[in-house]
Amino acid sequence: MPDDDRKRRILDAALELADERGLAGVTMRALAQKLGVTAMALYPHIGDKEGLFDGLVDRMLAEMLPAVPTDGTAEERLLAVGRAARELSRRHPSAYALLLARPAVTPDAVRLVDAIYGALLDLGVPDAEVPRVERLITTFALGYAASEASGRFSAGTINPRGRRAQFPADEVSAHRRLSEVLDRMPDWDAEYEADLQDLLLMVRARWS
Amino acid sequence: MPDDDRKRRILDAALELADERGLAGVTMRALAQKLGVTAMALYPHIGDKEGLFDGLVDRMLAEMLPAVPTDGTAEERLLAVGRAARELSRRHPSAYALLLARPAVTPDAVRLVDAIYGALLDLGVPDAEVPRVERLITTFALGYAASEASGRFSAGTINPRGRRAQFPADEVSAHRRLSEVLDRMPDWDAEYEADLQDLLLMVRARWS
DNA sequence: ACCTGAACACCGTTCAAGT
DNA sequence: ACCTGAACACCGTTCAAGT
Repeated sequence: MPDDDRKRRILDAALELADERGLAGVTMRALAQKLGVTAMALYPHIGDKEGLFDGLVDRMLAEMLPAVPTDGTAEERLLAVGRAARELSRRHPSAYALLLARPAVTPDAVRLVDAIYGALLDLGVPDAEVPRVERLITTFALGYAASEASGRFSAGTINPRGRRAQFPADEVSAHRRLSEVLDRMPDWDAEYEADLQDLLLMVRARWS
Repeated sequence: MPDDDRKRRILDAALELADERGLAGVTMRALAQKLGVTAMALYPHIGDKEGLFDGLVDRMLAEMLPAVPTDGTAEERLLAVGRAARELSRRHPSAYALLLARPAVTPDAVRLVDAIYGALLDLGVPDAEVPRVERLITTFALGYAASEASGRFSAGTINPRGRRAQFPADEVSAHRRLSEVLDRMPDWDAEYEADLQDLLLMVRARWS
């Protein structure tokens, strides 16, 4: 099918555009220009703009899939998926938000979920609980990477001391107690690894 | 300060507009019309459209804060915050996505985080780990509610059987093994409660 | 001090027309 | 079968002008 090829080239260009100029920079006109065509020529291939964004979700999941190993222990495979999710957000920080905003139904999406199901089954999670735990873990992984990419976590860089100072002494007492910790800049790589380990520990503590 | 009042009325109207017509329906012109004024009259109060969206994040967190208890056990307080996060997404499904997309630096945001810090400290989480665990839990809670609101979880309602059928017999084996479970429609309320319980178990298993 | 009208440079999308 | 040009109904935002 040659039209699938055309669609894939459009999605590649759209992802590149998102990487260069942000998601707001992905306009039909700018995308068309990048491909040397008019905006209206895109519609037969991708549908409307919602269709384009759905396509970007599929495109990103497809890019993630090769990083998912088929051998190794269940824990190693689960860690690999978690790391791949975050690495994807590093390559496509702007488009990444789409992953939390719309369902993915592509064959590659099913393969990705299947790899996680398989690892959870191997870890001893009962059949009835596997889909729930898969959603728990992927929600965390996507949410964490999206939060990093969007800047949700970096509000603290605007001077945590100043933030505490605007409160009377009897408020935000936990912030006061943690002041030394909060003045340190977190190591996000290490934090994400620790989170994945804690989630694995949760699975082990519950079912093995 | 009477200008803060004007700003709050604008944000209330913007949130209402998002609830009624989705986030894409929140245009400066539509918002102005709802307030009986021209679009240009909004700018002195809210800055540009990014400022409006930042304001919506603050507005939503402020709405959530009263649901956070100051007494009860640490576990009860943590569960209450988790439930409040999801209830907020039920009231404002469209605007909710903003919570994962931008930092919150408002006093109410700090108060909210402080309640979680306090509960985690009471649960025995060491000082150095509290901010990390807070980010882990809130990332999950916001991500879960956002996923529900956006439809990310409901791809399976489009007939899971058909989704499995498009693969050859040797692929997606975990999906095949779980076919009975996957054909059942999840109870999202129960699932979210179970997730919160598992995260609490993780904290307990690790530090008490 | 606060709001308005007109204007600018964009959007997504439609549709008839071209090849 | 695939693409284009022109057009429509919108956007966010600026800025001089009004009161």
